[in-house]
Amino acid sequence: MDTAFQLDEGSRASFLRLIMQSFGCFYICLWSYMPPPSNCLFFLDGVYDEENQPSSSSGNQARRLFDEYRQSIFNVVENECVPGFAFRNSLPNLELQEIDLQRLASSSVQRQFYQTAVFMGCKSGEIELGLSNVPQINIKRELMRNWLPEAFTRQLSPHTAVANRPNNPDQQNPLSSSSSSFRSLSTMDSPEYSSILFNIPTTTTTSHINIPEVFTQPAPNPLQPINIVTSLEPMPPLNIISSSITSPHQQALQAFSRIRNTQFPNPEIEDAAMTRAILAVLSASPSSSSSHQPPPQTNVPPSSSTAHFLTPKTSAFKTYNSSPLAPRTPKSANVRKQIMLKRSISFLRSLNLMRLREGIQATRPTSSQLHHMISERKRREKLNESFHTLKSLLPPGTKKDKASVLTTAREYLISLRAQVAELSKRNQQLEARLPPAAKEAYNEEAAAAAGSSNERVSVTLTRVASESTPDQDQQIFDLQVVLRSVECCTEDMVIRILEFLKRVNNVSLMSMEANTWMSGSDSNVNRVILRLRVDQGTEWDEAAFQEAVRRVVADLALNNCSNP
Amino acid sequence: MDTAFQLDEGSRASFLRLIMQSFGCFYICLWSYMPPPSNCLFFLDGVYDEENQPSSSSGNQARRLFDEYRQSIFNVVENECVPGFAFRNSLPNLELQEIDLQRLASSSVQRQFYQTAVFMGCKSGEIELGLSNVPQINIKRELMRNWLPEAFTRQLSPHTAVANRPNNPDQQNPLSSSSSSFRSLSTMDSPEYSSILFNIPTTTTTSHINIPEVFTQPAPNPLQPINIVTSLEPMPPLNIISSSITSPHQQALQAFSRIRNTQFPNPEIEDAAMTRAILAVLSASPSSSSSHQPPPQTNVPPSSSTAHFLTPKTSAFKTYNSSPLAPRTPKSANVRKQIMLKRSISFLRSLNLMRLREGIQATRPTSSQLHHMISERKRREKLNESFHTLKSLLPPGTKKDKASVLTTAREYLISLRAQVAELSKRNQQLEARLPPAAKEAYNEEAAAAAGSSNERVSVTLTRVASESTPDQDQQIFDLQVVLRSVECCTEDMVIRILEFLKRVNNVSLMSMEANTWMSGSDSNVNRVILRLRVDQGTEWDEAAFQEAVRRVVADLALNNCSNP
DNA sequence: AGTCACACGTGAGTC
DNA sequence: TGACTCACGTGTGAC
Repeated sequence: MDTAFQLDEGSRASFLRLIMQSFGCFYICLWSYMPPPSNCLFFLDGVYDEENQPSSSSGNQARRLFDEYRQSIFNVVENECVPGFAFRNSLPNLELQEIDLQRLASSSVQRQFYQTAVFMGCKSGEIELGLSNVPQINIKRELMRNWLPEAFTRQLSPHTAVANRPNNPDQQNPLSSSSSSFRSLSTMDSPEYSSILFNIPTTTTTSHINIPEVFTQPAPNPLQPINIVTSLEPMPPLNIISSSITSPHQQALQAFSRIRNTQFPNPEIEDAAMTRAILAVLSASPSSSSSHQPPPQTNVPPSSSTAHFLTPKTSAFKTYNSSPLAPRTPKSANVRKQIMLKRSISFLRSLNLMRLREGIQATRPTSSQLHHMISERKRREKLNESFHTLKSLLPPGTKKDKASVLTTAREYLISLRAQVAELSKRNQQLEARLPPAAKEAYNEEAAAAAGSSNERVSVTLTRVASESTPDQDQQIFDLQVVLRSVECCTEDMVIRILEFLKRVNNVSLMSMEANTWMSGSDSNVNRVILRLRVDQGTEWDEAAFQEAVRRVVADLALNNCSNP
Repeated sequence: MDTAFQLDEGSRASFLRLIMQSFGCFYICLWSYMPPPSNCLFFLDGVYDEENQPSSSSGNQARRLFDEYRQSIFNVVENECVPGFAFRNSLPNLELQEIDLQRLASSSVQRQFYQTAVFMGCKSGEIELGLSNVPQINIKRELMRNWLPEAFTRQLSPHTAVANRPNNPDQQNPLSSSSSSFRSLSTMDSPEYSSILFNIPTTTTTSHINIPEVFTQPAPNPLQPINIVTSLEPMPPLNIISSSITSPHQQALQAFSRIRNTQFPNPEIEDAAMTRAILAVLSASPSSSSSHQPPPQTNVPPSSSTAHFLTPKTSAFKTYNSSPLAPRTPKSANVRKQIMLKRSISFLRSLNLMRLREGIQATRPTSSQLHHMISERKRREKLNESFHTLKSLLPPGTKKDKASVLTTAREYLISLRAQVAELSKRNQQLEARLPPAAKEAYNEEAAAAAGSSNERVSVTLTRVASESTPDQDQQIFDLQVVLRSVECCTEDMVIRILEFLKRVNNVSLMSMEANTWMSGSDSNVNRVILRLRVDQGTEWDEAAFQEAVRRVVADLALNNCSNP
């Protein structure tokens, strides 16, 4: 872990961010050890995840505490304090829960700030990973962000993957721009795909804390005066472990073979063991994948992703392959180890490529999932639009709640229909007694209103003067329905109307009459007059009621009496 | 990768499944090399993901092809064929796209079966990973399944994490049961939490192909007569690389320091470099995390997750720490390496623990997320209920589409309001010219006729003198039905009678009237008079007709208007 | 803290 | 096969 302290600022920032994303912690502190006479830990570097906070309200508070915390300096002489405990006792991985942290904290800032922390002591100092106590921290997004890094626009050849690429300063990855979360996209509409950019799994808005330049120099390691080799000259990988008894790869094999006879009855243990096995395989490669050195010309296989075909006859493998029983000369052992090394490197590289491929496949959802996504977004937008327009029609004061919109729309609709019914009935009643010339005028007017007109359905609703029921919440209506030029029988019409009336809650039938007569050539006219008592506890919409009846009868005429 | 060939069947199955899940491939084949005179590759083992198919329709077909493919035997002598190319040329990672696979295939089954494959050649044979060309393969689920393994119910101490645990056969993971997806939960309501079980992310139904027992033995490696060490005796980790110039950890440091001065202008390269760095750190541990050997008593720190405090004064670290400038004696170097080793191991273990922790946090949604889930479900259910009730109020024939419901509700509301406006206007106009008229001797005469009878149902059928229709085969009847002392509403009675009349063939309704009035205490009287035209072509039994009507009405009265 | 409401992306079904 | 709809689980903000 000391390497983290040796990196330059940019690399360390990236490294810390990667670590943070990998472990899901929301802050990292690099406490660097300053040798005597200071003999203390100071904040070398760190990252702080502002997004991944337990609660957004206290985010600023926590951030302020962190800023205060990171400016602290901790004496290493004190044995029982954090940070410093892991460093002093050389504990490479010390995880402390809140209760222990409270005990070991030396300042009130720490006590307010600490939740759960992992202290990794090393020679250069101590690395502190801050974990949140709140379990519903955004683990999933962390996972996705962790394992779905930026999309690779090109495939890595082994050379380019290992060597340092020249800078492409203008090639900015759009995904790396941090964006704040937003609630709705409905406001921004015109460019369809532009809004997508805001919704790609956002990288965390990690605020990298810059410290003064003098501190960015690698801190001298008090415990290890031998400096880290930073030369760029290549180091032959064959000599690394040439005189060791077993190569790391063989060790991996042995580690594997040690567990090969074990059955794993439990999925948990099985997975754990398999993870260990994978890690054993991984660890068989002694970090040569990061080597600067260009690979040997004839021995390193080409990139697997592009399927280059190296001339196989001249490879070392070919020679080895043709003499399987060759004695284990040092050269052969070297070649063997080199082969293993290459394989390990290649495995690592393939692992990397796989992950990158997965990342590509997940972040680039093939533009079909992207279409799906934006169409779904459009659909939601449309639906919300409809909701809003519907709510705008509702009486004011209704909650903009979606369910409330629906229910009040329902009630309002019912009330409107009741109003319609009431109004039309009252109309009819008024019309009925307007001329004292008896029923003739009644029918005439009805016929004139609807009969002579070419529409086949006429519904009139008139209110009856309710001297018999003087209470205000009950009123009497006459509903007249005329249906002409249809071979529909009267029974169906009456049944439909009555069934509709049953569905209307606050309307009850007092009396009715119906008749049928021939009119003209072959069309008969059905007329029904119903006297209704309307309970006006809720508002009663005559027009709505009349329209509903009209629809019922029209639907009946349209269906042509096809109901059983 | 040869280790995969050395595992026993159960471990290998788990290993292959893990590999498959990690890489998102949908099949894996282990092609084992059989030494001369056979000199060929045969199918040692493999897994095939039946779920993760590009299209479910062709899944069986692909599975059949795979079954045929895996029974093939491939000669290694041929240079340009797959599988075998990677093995022969010792290519540790050869990825071939479909076009190359088609060229290198030697059988038609392969040509039909191949999509994209990665061939990893090793001494024991070749490992083939089948990747799908279809990019919308379920990467996300693979990811989740990969990094969220079964929940660990207990924390791992360093000893238990390394050693093989005894079996717990009854500890089955409930999540491992596959379940088919379903569309709606609204139909199953009563046990709230029971339905949750059906919605847990399903594990893939990976079918492990069993092969005959004789094949499960590790194939002899023709290229490496020195067998893999399978002894269980511990190997002191300190001696592994004791005589090498640089330890793997130092190599990692060097690798790190080689890239420490490089700026990463591009996030892609940055991430790649950081991943390499992480892997370099990882690879610094020579696979000792899988070691059987119990750790040294005083040197290995305890598990980090439970924050045990080892007595730090007696640790080797303490000694080293107190003498920072100690000369680098061999013992000191050993200690240093041991320290590094321990740190690396601990780092690995912490990585493991982190992943497990993440897995726990994600698979156990803390029962708060569960509450959230079901409350959200309830909310959706309620909202859909409101949608349905709103649609039921809308004129029939509207689409049950959600957006259509909203829009037609809007239109209907608008039309209803227009009707209300129009009707009220007309009403005002009518009320302006209202004469003080009064009448309504509407139903006085009817009360006397049947009101005195004490039976609840009275049906009378009287023939009307048919001077208007003098033909013999049509006669006119008046059917009067009186239903009293029942809270049944008139609508139901009329509906029943009319539906009955519709069922009678030779009777058609000419006209009718109905009314209801109060009689006595709380029983109301419903009276219906229907004028019927009876076609007497067939025999017409007045008494039977009357009795049938009576039964219909009596049945209605008995059912007490319980029909909807 | 806890409840509620909403939007999001995604898998699946339907036409 | 593609366009469309829906339900689901989840993240997140507001009260």
